[in-house]
Amino acid sequence: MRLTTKGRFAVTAMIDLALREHSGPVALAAISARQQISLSYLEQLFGKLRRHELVESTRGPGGGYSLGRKSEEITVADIIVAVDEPIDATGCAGKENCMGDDAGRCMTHDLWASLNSKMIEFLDSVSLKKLVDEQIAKGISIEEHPVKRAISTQPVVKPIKITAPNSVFALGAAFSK
Amino acid sequence: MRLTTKGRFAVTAMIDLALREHSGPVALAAISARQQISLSYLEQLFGKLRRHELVESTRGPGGGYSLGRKSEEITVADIIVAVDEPIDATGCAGKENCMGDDAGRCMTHDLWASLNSKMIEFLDSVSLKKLVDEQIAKGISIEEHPVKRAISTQPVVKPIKITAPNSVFALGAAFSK
DNA sequence: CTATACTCGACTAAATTGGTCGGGATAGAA
DNA sequence: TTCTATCCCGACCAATTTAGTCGAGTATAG
Repeated sequence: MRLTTKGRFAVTAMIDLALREHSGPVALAAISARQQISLSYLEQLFGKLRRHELVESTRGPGGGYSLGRKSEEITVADIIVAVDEPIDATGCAGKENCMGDDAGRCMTHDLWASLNSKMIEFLDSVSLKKLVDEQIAKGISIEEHPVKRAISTQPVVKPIKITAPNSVFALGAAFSK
Repeated sequence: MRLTTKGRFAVTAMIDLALREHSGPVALAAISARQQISLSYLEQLFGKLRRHELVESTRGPGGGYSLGRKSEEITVADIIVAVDEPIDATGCAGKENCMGDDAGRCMTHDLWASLNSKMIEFLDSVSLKKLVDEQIAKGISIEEHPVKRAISTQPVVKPIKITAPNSVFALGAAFSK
């Protein structure tokens, strides 16, 4: 389980998709514009998401992507696993740490496996629906085209002042790049 | 918060250290041998761990590293953050997703920040002591020198450069669900 | 003095990240 | 039919990170 910006891009895109798929397929170009993620990169990510059946595609004009199953049945873990292609566990967590022969065998494996499974368990407990609901609760506007030249209509709900810069992010913010 | 093999190496090494520091400083060479992690790489990791005051060093013969504070006061999050040097959060979680100007501002930021803080919260709830106790419960032997049957003669098993598609995070066990 | 062990900086091969580019395949609409 | 929006696919690429190597230096126990 890797937790990188790649997975974050995917989760972000999936939320964007879930937020607007009620009115038909959502084109990658639209997600790209809204979330500022390169279209080509999105294509790669969605190729994987589709192969994992998390999304379905509709080709041609008016086409785009829609969720492969209900948002409450898609977890963050599903998304991250799909794009990160972890695949096999070549022996012992990828690295032949397990001596496999005598005493002290595989300490690393057992150890990390349990830690890892807890992580998965947690990520698996967060559904896409939950994240989407959180966004809606925060007053996210689901405009068709948030294109900047949306001139006339300007009172677009001043977006929730970020409440208290959670100190936790001192660390969290750390992610990045 | 990145969760990669780098962090795993660090956590593994810290557990190894915590398991045997009761009898004085533990040399990196010993950890290297037991955990099969390159000595030079360990040096880099411990340099960071030391700068973050998670460990203390003792030079000279008989020297090595010891924990900077009690194992119950060191969390997995501390370790991972220390070696991953996340550094600044260039604006919005590393990526200028926040348009910062008009509507729809920063959906990604809020969203990922909350997801992220949960991750940190979790990793922060697992102390090094807890992991160590788990290992002890599993009957890990804390031999001084787990030298494989030190039959001095044999010229050390060729490490077999497994070009290991590192990173891997098995996730095999992960699918418990 | 010497062997042990940490410290530090420079360098590197391979992999991953985050793209770009160009050509197809499909399908709705004019 | 043709135009065009869209997904689909593979090749390629620059920058960064990973996981290491190497060599020189410092501190210290014996």
